[in-house]
Amino acid sequence: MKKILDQITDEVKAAFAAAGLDAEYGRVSLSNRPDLCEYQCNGAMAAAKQYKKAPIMLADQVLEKLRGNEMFEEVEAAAPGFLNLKLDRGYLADYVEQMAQDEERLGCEKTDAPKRILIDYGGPNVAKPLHVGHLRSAIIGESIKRIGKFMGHDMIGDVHLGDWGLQMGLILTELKQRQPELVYFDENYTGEYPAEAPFTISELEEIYPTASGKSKEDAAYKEAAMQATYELQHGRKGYQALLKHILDVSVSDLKRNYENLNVSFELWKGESDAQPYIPGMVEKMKQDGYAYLSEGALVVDVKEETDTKEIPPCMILKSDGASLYNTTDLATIVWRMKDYHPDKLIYVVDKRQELYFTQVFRCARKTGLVEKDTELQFLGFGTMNGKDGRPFKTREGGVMRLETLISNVNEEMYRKIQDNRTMPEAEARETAKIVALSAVKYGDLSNQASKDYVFDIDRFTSFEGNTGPYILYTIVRIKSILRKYAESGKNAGTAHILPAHSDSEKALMLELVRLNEVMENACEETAPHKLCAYIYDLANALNHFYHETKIMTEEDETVQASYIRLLELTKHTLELCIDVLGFSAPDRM
RNA sequence: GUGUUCGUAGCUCAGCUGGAUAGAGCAACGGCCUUCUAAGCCGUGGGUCGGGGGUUCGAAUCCCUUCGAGCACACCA
Repeated sequence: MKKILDQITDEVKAAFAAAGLDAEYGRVSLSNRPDLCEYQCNGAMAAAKQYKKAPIMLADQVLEKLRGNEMFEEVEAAAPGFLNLKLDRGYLADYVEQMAQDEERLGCEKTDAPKRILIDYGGPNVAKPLHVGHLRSAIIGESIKRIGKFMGHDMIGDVHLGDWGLQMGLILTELKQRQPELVYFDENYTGEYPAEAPFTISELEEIYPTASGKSKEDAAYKEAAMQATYELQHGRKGYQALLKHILDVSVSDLKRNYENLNVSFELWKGESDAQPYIPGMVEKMKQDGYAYLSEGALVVDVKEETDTKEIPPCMILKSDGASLYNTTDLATIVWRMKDYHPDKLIYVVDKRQELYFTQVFRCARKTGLVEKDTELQFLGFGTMNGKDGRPFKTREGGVMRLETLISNVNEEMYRKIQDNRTMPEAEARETAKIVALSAVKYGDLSNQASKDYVFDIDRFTSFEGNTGPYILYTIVRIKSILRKYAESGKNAGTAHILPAHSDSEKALMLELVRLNEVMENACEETAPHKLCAYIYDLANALNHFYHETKIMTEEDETVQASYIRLLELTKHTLELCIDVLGFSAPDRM
């Protein structure tokens, strides 16, 4: 469906043209003075200079052309030159009705320029449990992927595992010390390696920190780890077999954890998948004359004239010839382009990496790793802070595991549910989980991604105010009344949504019709927080309407059926939005 | 030092492609349940939008400057 703002704008533009003015001045926006009007046009003021007339006179001229227009209930010109518009209730109800009939998409058109977008988020390390630092990337990335998908883009999420480098060598070294008899360490072994991993996930999670600690104190140990890393990277069979075990064990655990967050990935590629592409890539960069030696390291210049600051060159190989983060990320771009030819790559990573990604992007572009029109977007997110405004830590000052954080929120939510209602134990637990996830995700997504934010468990789990639980509560309220209506043996079926009977009903409709506009905008600007702001407004409008309108006791069944359909649409709209935000609502709470 | 992001109510945040009286929530205070979930709704108080200058008919929004905070600045990822 054409966005309602566009429909109104078209009408006002036509009026500007009919009044002999440039139609471009007819742009309409949502009113910032809801007490005066619903939509406004400020074009007359902007046009005043060009036509050398007082803005109010121009506004009056346009007003004449809009008079009697069926789209509007009321049109007026206000000093110094605003055009204030109120929408006709019949027109509005028709629009809402059309939305309701489009059960799949609620009036949201898919993009007319679908793209293939590969989105890089998650970024967990294998052999290390997810911690709170991984939360934002997962939540934001998942939501952006879902929004894009809904808008008709071909979205591919890649978890981009940290499965390369010294950390793997450390694990190998520690494992060798503990179980030297394993065939993986026998260089002369030529048979098949066992299918079963010689460790469990919890052993793995303990091995890594132990090894890391030892390497800091014991130089020989560290040397061994570096040697193991080198041998792994240069094809030692037993080590590669172990790497596969580490990956398998770790990935299945990661999948379980991400599932609990309602986060999933199309691709489970890692840094190791990029390694085969490094030699060729480096060679080509040299041949093409982009890469040169500087202070012993192989680098590519990426500075540009417009820079306000010297951008250091992008390092491709360290002076000892080893690859590094940049190398891997660039080589990752190579296979992503080769295997998936995305139109766009989005990186959802900590904003502190911005300069680094600027280098990588420029290098990729300059050396022809991506095509000219391939978009590269850095979507940096801010730090999750504790109530003290400092980066979120456990009480002891350590990094909190993601599982711990989630279960804390689950507990808190369970407690609150028990405080207020009584429901069977199992249902209360399940409901607590659903609501807790909404608390965490909404708490995160309702902030602008790029900003730091304070993770406040008490605030996020509150049912009051701008929180996930409040949104869910609103949905549950609607579900409850729809249930009652169905139990009374009635069925609204395809009854028409009638023009609003009250201001609160009209206000609700006016919120509903914004959906396609907001969704499209959130997609274009990769800004889930705009969807959060929208559903908060919508939930408020619903609760206001709900409070004023007695639906079950409405005697006129046509009117009642109209209300019911409006409620259904509101429910669908809220559910659609929370779905693309990455959470869901229970039936009761 | 250079660059960059930010500074809006006591707290947490919107608003920033310039528009009318700067908005929410929490916290404080006051109303509304024999009636669809009161986990709700309605209302009151609370702000020189860090300071200063400029552009403009019009600035929280754009530009400059200044103060303050965070972050980043090639062989970590």
